[in-house]
Amino acid sequence: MRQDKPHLILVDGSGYIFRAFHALPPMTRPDGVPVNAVFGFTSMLGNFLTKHAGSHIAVVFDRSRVTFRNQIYADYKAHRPEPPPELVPQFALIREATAAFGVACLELENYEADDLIAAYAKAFSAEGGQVTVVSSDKDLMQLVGPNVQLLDPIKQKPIREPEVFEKFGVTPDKVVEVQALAGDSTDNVPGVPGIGLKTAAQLIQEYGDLENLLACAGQIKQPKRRESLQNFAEQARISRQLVLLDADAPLPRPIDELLAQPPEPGKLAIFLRDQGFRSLLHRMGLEGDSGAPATSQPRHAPAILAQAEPVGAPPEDAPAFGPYETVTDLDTLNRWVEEARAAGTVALDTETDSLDALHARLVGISLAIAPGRACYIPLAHGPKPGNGDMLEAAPVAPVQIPLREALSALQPLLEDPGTLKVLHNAKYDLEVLGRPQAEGANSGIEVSPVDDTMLISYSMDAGRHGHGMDELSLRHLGHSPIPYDQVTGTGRNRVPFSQVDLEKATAYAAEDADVTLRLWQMLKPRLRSDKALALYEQIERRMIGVLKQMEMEGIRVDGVELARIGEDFSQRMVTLEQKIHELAGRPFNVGSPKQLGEILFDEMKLPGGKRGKAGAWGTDAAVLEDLSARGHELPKTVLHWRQLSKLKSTYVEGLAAQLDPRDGRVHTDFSMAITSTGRLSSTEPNLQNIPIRTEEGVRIRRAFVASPGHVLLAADYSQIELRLLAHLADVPSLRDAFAKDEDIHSRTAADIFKLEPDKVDREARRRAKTINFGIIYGMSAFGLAARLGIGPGEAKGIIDAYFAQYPGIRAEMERLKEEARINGFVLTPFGRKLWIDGITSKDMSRRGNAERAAINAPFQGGAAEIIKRAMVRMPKALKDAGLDAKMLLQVHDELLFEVPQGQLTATSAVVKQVMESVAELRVPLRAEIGHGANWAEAH
DNA sequence: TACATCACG
DNA sequence: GACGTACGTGATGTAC
Repeated sequence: MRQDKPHLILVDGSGYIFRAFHALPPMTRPDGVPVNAVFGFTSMLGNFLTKHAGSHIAVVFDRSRVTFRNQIYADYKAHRPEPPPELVPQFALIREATAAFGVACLELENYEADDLIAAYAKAFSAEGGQVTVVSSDKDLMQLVGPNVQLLDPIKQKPIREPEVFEKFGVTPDKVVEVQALAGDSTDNVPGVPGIGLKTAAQLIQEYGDLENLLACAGQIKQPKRRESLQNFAEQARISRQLVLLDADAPLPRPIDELLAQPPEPGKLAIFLRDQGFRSLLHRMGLEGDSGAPATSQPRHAPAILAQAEPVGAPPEDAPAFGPYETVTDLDTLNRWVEEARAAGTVALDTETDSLDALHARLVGISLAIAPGRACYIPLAHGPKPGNGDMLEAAPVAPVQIPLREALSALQPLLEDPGTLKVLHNAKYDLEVLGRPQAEGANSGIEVSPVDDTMLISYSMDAGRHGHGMDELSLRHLGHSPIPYDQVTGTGRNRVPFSQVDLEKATAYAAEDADVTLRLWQMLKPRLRSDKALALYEQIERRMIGVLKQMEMEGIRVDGVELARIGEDFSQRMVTLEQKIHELAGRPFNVGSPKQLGEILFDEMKLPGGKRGKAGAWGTDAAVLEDLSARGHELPKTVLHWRQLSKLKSTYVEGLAAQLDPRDGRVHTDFSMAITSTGRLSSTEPNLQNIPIRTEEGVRIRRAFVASPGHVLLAADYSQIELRLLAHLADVPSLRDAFAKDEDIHSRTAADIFKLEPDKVDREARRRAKTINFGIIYGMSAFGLAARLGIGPGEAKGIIDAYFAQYPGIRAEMERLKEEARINGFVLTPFGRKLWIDGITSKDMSRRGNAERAAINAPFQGGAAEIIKRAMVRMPKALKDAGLDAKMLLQVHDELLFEVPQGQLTATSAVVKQVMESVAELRVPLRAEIGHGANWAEAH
């Protein structure tokens, strides 16, 4: 959006009023007039005006409840309640407030605000202007276009075509067609029964619009859907009329009258004072201003409009995101390669046919050399599928450089030590490009050196927001890249990227490289000023290669054994299910917590039932164990059934489905930038939550086996988070216990229960262990009582004794909460910033959650850092020792290796040495090593 | 798709 | 005096 074009801002007044009224507690003026909505509205509008400016501006209001839509459909918005009586007298004041800001009010009898917005947007853009509608109302999304955007007033986020597509699954011009089908319960728009947003989008994508769909309704395969469309055709047409905004509504005021007025601080000050809004007077810097017309240059007046910048627009001089070049001949490719080399930095992105890097086939590569200067090199685009028409010519693949020639031309660049390759989530692309050519389309290229914008962002902003490219682009560049779904379609209509036509593919793929480059230019320099450069360079960036190797290695799983376990579990579940039905007195779905709750608490009238927020009975393990302990057979049997059910579906079946037939191994995908604490996470499959705590679970773990001639070696950090507690809070007794390698929970028990070391029994140790862990989770007396099954008074006594014994810990907990409150983040012992969301929230519950997260983050995050340090050092340490062990998995405080049998002793020593020496704390680090033929034995 | 549940550290 | 009550993940099944 350009500054030089006229720009109209239309504020949806109803949305502001509604939010203001409900967000604020009742407030009254001295004379008793309620003003909470006036206050909120004034505050929000003032705030908005300091941030945004247009050449024209207006606030649009609804005039009356009854509009022309009620003639079409009497029930339209019929179930909307009357506005609350306290709100009614505030409407007039809100219009006064708008006028006091020098902003025009628009409203018109018989029309909704949305129609006026549509009409002004149409008129204004027809004259070549840009329009921003301040509202997140989905009914306005139909207006979005090249010259019209919405702005979400809460998230301050522009809503453009990609966001509309995300919401409705179609482009803005088709939104009314989708709404006509899906209806809208909040506005009483009936739509077609049985058709929701998803189905509607699918149908419109296929048939184009409502009329065409209704004409073709007979061809719909699903019988229910077909009948529904046929029976409710008229209702759909009415719905369409209801949601279609009337862009031809009369304009109550000519556009010229919406010209943004220079502010009149005096007028605004008078209004604020009349309402008694002293805090707003103060905030807007109008205090002390007697209300006299502002002839002297008032220092605050320009603050309202002057410092404004266009909404969500990129900097004036930023090049556009496209058009980009499609590279289909070798000469052109070579020119790009040369240019990239000369630039010294090139952003790179691969397009494939799968999210799974180990199976994905390379489809194309995009490069970006400077902002706005990017290209797409299609490599394996196939023909678009024909429509089956025999008369049509056989579809042909588009012209592109033969894969091997293109890769040969690219390889020297990608491996050139003098050219930095910038990627977003580099691990994925490196795995795709690094796979050997023998496997088909891929290339055996070792891309280096590499920067990763996802990890740069994560190194500075973990916990603050996500780190996906689209989110970062919007946040840092003010630009929404084309959504992947818009390129390939969704659901049944999705096509592989290799079948996307080159024009679309280029617009999408080259844009991603362009965005990556711009993000790099923006974020990389921040690393130094944010003191995150060392973390990024020495830990996160080096983790890319380490995890890549681990993922590609995978771990062997005995599929036959898995099948045997599944068979056994199935049989036992059948027996248990019969018993459960007998005990219940009738058959029901044991897997349904809802049905189980009704059996236990409604029918059998067992005590201790609690309803959750949805009103359903809680039946989780804690509840069932409690009932079981009271001697009830049914909950006990259900617990057993649930355990088998979980193990069977998640681990036996889930894991078997992930077994790679090519090598008999499972390959996880470690996510490097998901957690708020610096930990990794693991998906598809998650190998960080393989069972171990029960005998049944151990059987699953036994199916993780070493290759022939190898053993599995597991190395666990011992009590790493409690060691960090002893270190951070500098607790003499705990430090002493760790220094002497004593049992830490027994030491705690002796300290807080004042026992001689040899008098600590199992119960005392158990309690001490619970509280030790509870402390690093920020637990309360209530929580401890629940965990220990004791009264809150007793629990409080234990906590008091704990803090009396370890005063440094209480101080550390308070310090962490304060650190989070002041900075918005806490630091791990190694300096990683972990942002804590909600720490200043007024909502007590939310703030409580944030405070506990702040307490826990340095411990969890510190531990994550320590094991990452060990992981980046490990490959070289093993290699230097001449060892062939492969690191396979990381499970937060454990590393799992596959070791040639003859190298077990030497490998154990190296692993232990590396793990214990990566950090110098006030307590020693300790790693415990085990080995065996399978993962269970290795522990 | 939201929720409940439960697997792990 | 009420509020809510242990941190961080991911996968699955049910029910809307």
